[in-house]
Amino acid sequence: MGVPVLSRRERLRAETAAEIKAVALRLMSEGGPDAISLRAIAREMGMTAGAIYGYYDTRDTLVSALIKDVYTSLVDAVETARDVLPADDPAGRILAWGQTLREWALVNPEGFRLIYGDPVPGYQEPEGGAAAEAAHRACAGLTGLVAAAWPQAVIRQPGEYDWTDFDPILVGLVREEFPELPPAAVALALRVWGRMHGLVALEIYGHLRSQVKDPGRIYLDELRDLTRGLGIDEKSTTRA
Amino acid sequence: MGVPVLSRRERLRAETAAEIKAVALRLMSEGGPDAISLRAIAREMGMTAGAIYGYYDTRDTLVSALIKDVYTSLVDAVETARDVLPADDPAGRILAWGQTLREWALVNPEGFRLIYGDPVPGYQEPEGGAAAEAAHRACAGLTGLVAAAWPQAVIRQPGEYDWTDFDPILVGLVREEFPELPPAAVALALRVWGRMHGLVALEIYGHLRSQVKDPGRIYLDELRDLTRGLGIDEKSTTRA
DNA sequence: TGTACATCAGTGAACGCGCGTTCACTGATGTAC
DNA sequence: TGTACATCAGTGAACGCGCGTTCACTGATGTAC
Repeated sequence: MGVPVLSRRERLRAETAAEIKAVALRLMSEGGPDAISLRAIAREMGMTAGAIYGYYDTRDTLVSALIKDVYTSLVDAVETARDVLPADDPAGRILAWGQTLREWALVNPEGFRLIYGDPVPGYQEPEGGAAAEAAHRACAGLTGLVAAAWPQAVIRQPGEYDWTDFDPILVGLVREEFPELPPAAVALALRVWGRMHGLVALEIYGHLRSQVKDPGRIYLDELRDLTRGLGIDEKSTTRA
Repeated sequence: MGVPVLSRRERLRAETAAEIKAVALRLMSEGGPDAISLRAIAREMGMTAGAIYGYYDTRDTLVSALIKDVYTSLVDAVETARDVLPADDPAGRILAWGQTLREWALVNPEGFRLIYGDPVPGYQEPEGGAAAEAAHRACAGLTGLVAAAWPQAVIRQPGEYDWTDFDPILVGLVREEFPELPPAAVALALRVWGRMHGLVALEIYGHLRSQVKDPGRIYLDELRDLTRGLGIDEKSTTRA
């Protein structure tokens, strides 16, 4: 079927474009986001800085591509972990999602910083945000987790919400998959996002470890309390 | 009493040192953390870059001083807001703390990034962390808020905790003020910190506003649910 | 009140650095006849 | 199978930039007699 037939030249081009991103990610994971410089990448690849302009119009284009890649890999990871558990184990699925988020962040701290932290020095976010698509996927995924618990959720939403309160694209994703769900469930999903993000961000940026020896236990407590608040119990498939 | 008598020279010195920090903060709030450069500060003050070395040994020394100042101003703000409400209104105090954290961050987004985000490019954290003292104060403050609710808290801690699980300095601060409190309360305080930090960080870094129109409502819902989980009710003194 | 000296804040020029980006070019790879 | 031409990936040198940091110095402010 539509498998694109690439000429030798096109194949090499695509490979080089991919290698540039790969090298950029490696440099970033070694030296922090500052290390993403066209000159450093070129040096690492044994080419000239100017040559990169054959693949990316500008440094910001490259950074946007990196953000997209990294964010996608994060969302892939948490969704995969969620899907290991059956749909009738909503607590297990939330735990898996949350734990995988933290584990991914610990393995890819610079990636986490790239997505959620200060943009690379001098980086200007393009329109719509390089991360918008992946972020919508993540929110929709969390909404799905909340949906499974919605009928019995204790923590519900004090506030009133309307579909127009949310981004249309996100609303589209959610309503397509969960037609019955009220808008307040999306608000709750964002709160769940906040709970996971908060402790992980504090840990990655070094603010938790100076207060507590094992931030992972605090985080696990938080996830457990979350499933409690959602009124769902864990099945036997627990993760320590 | 111990009012230090400064000579004219010493007074001018202290004023200049303070002005350097003030200018640095203003530049940062206008142009992001990258804008903190000795040359830019000197330019702004009508002096030479080299002159700053008469006041700070190195750029990192200056940045550390800034982090300390900014973090202290944040903790001052939330503590002041908390103390407006009486001790017998623990829910109001938590709401005040949380709301003030968010409001401070919205007014000082670059300050928030400086404290919690990526360090300024090239910045190396000194031993103990420039922010350690303020962070301990913040944690101790949150523990105080949790302490007021501890007896009736629903969300307690699933896990077992020991005093040795936490930083000794933090433990000292807490046990001095709340001798009765078990170590698990500190773990809960850290979770509370995470809940507040999560949504505020997502909002400041622009991840929430692309999903929801009014992140403040989500945040307020989260704070309200927090007081519910702590088993404390709001008195009449609510803040919208 | 006046002079001689010490202190010290700030100057200005220089150092070496790495950066993003541009551009005329070379030389290998691919295509058409 | 061989030749003539087009494509195009990558070169290397240059541009102008702002940065942190050093250092010999100037000139005003303060101090001691």
